[in-house]
Amino acid sequence: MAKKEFYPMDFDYDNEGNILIYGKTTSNEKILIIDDSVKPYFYVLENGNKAKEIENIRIKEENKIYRVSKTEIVNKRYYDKEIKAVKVYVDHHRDINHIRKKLRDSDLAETDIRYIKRYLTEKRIDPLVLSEAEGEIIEDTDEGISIQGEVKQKSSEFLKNPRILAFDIEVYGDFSGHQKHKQDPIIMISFKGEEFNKVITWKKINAPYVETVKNEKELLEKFVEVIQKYNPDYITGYFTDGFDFPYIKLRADELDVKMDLGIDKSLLIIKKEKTGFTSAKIKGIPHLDMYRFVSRIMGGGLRIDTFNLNTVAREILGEKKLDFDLGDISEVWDSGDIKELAEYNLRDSDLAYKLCRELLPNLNELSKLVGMPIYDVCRATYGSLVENYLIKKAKDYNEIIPNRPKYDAITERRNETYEGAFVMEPKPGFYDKIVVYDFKSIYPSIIVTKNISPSSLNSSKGNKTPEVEIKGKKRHYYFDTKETFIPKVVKELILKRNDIKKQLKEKKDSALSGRSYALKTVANAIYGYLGFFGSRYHSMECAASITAWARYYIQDVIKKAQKEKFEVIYSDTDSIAIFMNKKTKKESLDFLEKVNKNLPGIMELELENFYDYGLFVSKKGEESSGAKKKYALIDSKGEIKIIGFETVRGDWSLIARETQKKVIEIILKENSFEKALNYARKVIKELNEGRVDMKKLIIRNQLKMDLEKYKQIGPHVAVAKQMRERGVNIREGSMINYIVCSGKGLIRDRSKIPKEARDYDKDYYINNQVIPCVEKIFEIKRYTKQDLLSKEQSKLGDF
DNA sequence: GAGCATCGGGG
DNA sequence: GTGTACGATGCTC
Repeated sequence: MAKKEFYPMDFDYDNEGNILIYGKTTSNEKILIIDDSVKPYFYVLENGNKAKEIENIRIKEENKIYRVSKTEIVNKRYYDKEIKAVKVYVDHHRDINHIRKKLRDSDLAETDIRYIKRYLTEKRIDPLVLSEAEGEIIEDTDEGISIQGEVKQKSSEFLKNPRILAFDIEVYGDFSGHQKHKQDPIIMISFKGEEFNKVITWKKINAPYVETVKNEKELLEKFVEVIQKYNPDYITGYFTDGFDFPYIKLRADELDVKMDLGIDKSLLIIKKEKTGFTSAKIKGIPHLDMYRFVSRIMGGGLRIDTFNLNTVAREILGEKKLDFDLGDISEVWDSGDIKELAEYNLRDSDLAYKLCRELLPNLNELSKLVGMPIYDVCRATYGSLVENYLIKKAKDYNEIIPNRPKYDAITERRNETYEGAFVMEPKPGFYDKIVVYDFKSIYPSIIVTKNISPSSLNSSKGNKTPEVEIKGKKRHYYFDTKETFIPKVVKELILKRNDIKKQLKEKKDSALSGRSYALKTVANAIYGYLGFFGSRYHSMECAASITAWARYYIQDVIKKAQKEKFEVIYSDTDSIAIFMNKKTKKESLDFLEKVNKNLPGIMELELENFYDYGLFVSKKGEESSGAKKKYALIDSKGEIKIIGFETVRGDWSLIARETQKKVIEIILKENSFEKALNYARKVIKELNEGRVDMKKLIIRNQLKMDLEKYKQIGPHVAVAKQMRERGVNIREGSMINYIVCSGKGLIRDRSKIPKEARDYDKDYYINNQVIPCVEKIFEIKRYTKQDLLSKEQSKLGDF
C-alpha cells in the first residue's frame, strides 16, 4: 500500500466504470489514480413497497443484459419534504439510462447526474485541491505513477505556481471566401510559458526566440514536442476551442502527424457540438480557452460589447495586441520578411498566458466551490455552475435533486414571461451633488429574507408577496417562513462572502478575491436559475416574486427619500441616484441608516458613492422623458462613469464618438456647457473646413449575409460590392470600412473604400454623426441644433 | 412585430 | 449518450 498527496486536475472514467483522476503530486510527479470505490446509483421516489420489484429489473438489449445490482430504502428529503425513497445501484453508470426505461419518469430522480459529479460529491472531493490517494502502485516510471485505490481530500490548498503554457497559430491565406482548411498551411506557432518565449516557423528569420523547421509537417511535430517537453499543468490560448486546436487537428490529419498530446499519449480530441461549436480536450492536461470563460462567465461584469482578444486584454490586463494587418499575412509570408509577424504571433500567446494567470484564481475557486472540473468550469454557463453547486450541497442537506426537465416542459417554459426589474425614467438634466445607494446583492438577499424557493411556495400561508405579474396576470403569492434548501444555500454563500470581504479589507490577495468572485457569481446566478427554463428547480412564481420584492423595496426607498425632501433622479433594479440639493453628506448617510433600520432580514442598502456632477439625457425624439440606462457621473476624485452612451460603440465614426466623450468630459470636469458647446462647434467647424483626419471618418459595419442576398442596399453593402470589383474577396462576416464622400444623390452611391476616398461629405458627418451624438446632451441647457451649427463663438468660449 | 437565421471568437 | 450552448441581433415577411 502506498500513500500519495496530489492535486486532482482532470477527470475521466473508463469502460469498466473506474474513475480516473489525473493529477500532480506534491513532489511534482504526474499521477493517475484509478478508483472504483463509488458505485453509480439513482433514486426512485417511492416509499419502498416496490424495492424488490425494482431490484429484479432486467433489460436485454442487443445481447447485453442490464440489471440493478442493489436497492436500499432510504430516508431522504425531496423539495424539503421528508420522504422514503429507493436508492437503486447499478453496475455501470451507463446502465442507468437503460434501467430507467422500465420506470415512470415522474418517479425518477438523479438519473442524470454525470458520473464524475457523482464521484466528486460522494467522496466530498473538490477538484484541484490537495488530496491523498491510498492504494496499490500499479505503475511507477519516469513518466509518472499510477495508483489503484481511494482518494480523500486533505485540505483546501491549490497547486502553487502551476505551469501554464499558452499558444497561438498563424495560418496562410486571405481569410475571405469560404474556409479552405485543406489547403491553407499553418505557417507559425508561438508559445508562452514562465520565462519561456518561443516561435516556430518554417521560414528563416533572425530572432532569439525563433526556431526554424523545414516545413509545416515538422512544425506540427515540433508543436507536440514542445508541449511534451514543457510539461504544462494547463494549456491555454484564445479561441483555441473554436479555431487553433480544430485547425491543428485538421492539418495534422492531412499531413499524417499524430497529435498525441494526452498524458497517456492519447490523441487531441475535438468535440463538435450540435450548434457547430467545438471544444478541444487533451487527456490529463486541462485546456483552458480563455475566450470561452471570459465571454460566458466573466463577460457580464466587464463593460465591453465584443470579446475579441484585443478588447478583452485591454479591459482585463491593460495591454493590447500588436498592430498588424492580417489581411496582408500571405504577402508578408511570401516576401520572407516575417519578423513582425513573429512578434505579433508571440504577443497573442503572451496575452493569452497573462489572461490565464490573471483569471486562474477565479477558475480555481469556482471549480472548488461548485465541484466541477476546471475544464468544465471554463466552458460553463451560469446554469451549470448553479446546478453543480446545488448537487454538491444536496449531499449536506440530505436532499434528492430533481431531474432536469424534459424537452416538452422546456418548450412550454420558454414562453412564460414575468415582470422584471423597476427602472425609473430619469428627469433629463445636469445635476450636482448626487448620492447613489444600492442594495447589496438584492436578489440573493430577497431569496434568503423572504425564504423564496419552490418548496416553500404555499397557496395560502406564510409571507405574502407584493403583487406579482406572470404572463400578464396579477396576484399575490405566499412563502412559508420555515427555512428551505435553496435559501439556506444562498445564505451560506452570502455569509461566507461577507467573511472573505472582511479578510480582503485587511490584505489584498488574489486567491481571496477569486473566492469572493466565485461566491458572488454563484449567489447571483441562483435567482436566474429559478427562472431558467432548463432548471431543475424552475419556478416562475419564485423568480417573479423575487423581482416583485425588489421593485417593492427600491420603490419604498424612493418614497422615503421623497418624503424627506431628497430629489430622486434615477433608479434601476437595485440602485437609486439622488440629487442632494441642500442636503449634506451627513444627512444622506443618516437617511441610509434610517432605511437600513427598517429593512428586514439580511437586506441592506449601501452607499455606492457620492458624485459631484451627473448628466441625464432625454430619449431620442422626445424632449421631456428621460432615456433609461444612459447617463454619466463624475466623483470627487475626477473618475468618470459613462453608461449607455454611443462613446463606446464601434458602429459610429471615431469623430462622433470622440466628440461625445470630450463633450461629456468638459461638462463633468469643468462644469461648463458653454465650453463643451464651443468644443463641439470647433469640431463642426473643422469638419466644415475639411480639416478632419480621414481616419476619424471611417464607419465600420459588418456584412451580415452573402452580398447577393441583400435587397436593401445600405452604404456598407454598396462599398462591399466595390471592394469585390477590385478583387478583394468579400464574404458574409467581412468588416466593411467606408467613408461617405461629397456629391449628390444617395449616401450609398457616395460611400467609398477609405483608401479611395478623396474628400468627405461635411453635411453627413455633421448632421448624421456628430450632432446626433451630442444634441441630447446640449438639449439639457436648451441649446439646439442651430446653436451647434452657429458660427458665433459663445461668450465665455475660449477656443 | 413575430419568426427565423446567424453569429460569436480566430486567421 | 455521460449531457450538451445561448443570448443577441438582424433580416424577411
